[in-house]
Amino acid sequence: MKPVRILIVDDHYIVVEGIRSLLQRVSAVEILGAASDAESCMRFLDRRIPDLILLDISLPHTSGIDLCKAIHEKYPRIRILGLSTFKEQSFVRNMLDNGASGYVLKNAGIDELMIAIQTAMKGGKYLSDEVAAALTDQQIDPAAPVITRREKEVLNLIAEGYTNNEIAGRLFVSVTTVDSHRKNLLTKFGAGNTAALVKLAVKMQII
Amino acid sequence: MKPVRILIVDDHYIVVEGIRSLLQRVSAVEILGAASDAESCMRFLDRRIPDLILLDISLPHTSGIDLCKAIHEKYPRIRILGLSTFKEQSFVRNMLDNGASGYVLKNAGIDELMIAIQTAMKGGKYLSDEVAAALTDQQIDPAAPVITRREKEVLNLIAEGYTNNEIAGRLFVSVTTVDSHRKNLLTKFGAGNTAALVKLAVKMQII
DNA sequence: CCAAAAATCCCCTTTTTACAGGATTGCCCC
DNA sequence: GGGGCAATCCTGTAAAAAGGGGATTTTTGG
Repeated sequence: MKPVRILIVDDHYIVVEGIRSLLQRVSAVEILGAASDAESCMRFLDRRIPDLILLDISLPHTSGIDLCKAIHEKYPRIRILGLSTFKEQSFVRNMLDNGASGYVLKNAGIDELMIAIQTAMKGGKYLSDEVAAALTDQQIDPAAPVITRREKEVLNLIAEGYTNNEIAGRLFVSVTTVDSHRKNLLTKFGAGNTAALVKLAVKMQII
Repeated sequence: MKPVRILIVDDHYIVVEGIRSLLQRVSAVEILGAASDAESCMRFLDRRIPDLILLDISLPHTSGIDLCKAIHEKYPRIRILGLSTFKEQSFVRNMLDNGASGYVLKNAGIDELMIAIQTAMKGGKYLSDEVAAALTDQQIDPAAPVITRREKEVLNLIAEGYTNNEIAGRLFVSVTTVDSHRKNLLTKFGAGNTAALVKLAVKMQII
């Protein structure tokens, strides 16, 4: 069986070295090289096509998510494994939506990494346990309440400093409607007033 | 010359492997081991004392900053080098304030890492160029206004959801005083109302 | 198709903020 | 020793938001 040829894309030298040293011992894979940003990655691909790319989500300039999309469009046959320290749901979602074959956390060991690579090469999708848990768990912050689309819209406008009146104008609804949403938000967040509501919402990433 | 004995504290396996593989080739250092969180780090220190600890700032449970403080208090002779992907000023400041001898980004190469280690062992402080630049830049957000101690106090209480009345009670001042501070805050932040004020303040790290 | 959830609307009262003006004290630095 | 700033206090009006009730209509998911 031919080894899986891999390109590493990560701007953290130490991480690249870590992966390299881990995978070096495994005969089933061959490291073709490493790129530190989107541009050098694309330039690399002009010359050599790996079977799989280990792609960090947080890159300078272009984000890993955008790069993932670009690679997937131009080279649909290359498998892409997301790689990061974050288990944020939104990133995972974005990566998967943009053609990634999985998502591995940087605290993964060699075993997990190999399973992820093999799963991806077979056409499957691999997610680290914690990542999968975060995905099904829905909420990142367990304290974060479930709010509706409309409520989120209103919440954003409130945080922007608009009054109920102005929000009503923007959303083409009555002031009382906006007021209802606002009251629901206060209840859902357990906030006593707008200030506390906004603070919680910002802290919980929602805004 | 005796090699510098090093403990690595990082919850990302890949990063640990990366550092290990980088430093393995250098005879001037000896890796004693690695810990993945604050607890196992402290347990390690109960038995063996390294000369220097490479400490990730983002750890599970206890943050690297708190751990840094704890180590420095209990073992003041151990040098500590902060390690992270973030160049945020506040973290750097916190690390240095808590006894760290420097701060290295994870995209550092072997050369930089060795210089940092040697500088730290000689009693100096090493900062990555980017980190130093961020530090001298002073303001993270140039738009962040200068607010007084009292204003900050009031701002925090506002964000906690206290009304002017309640704040006045807590600070043992009149309601009108609190109202003045609030008005000044609104002006300084260029916010039209409390909601916008709180959002800006949270986003600008002030809260 | 039907029930639950979401979105919409309404009334009324009280409390809190926003806005527009000041004014006074104390303290630090040049 | 005087200017500047921070912190304190004031009066008054107008505008929002909070609190506590409902009620109706769309959506949407099973």
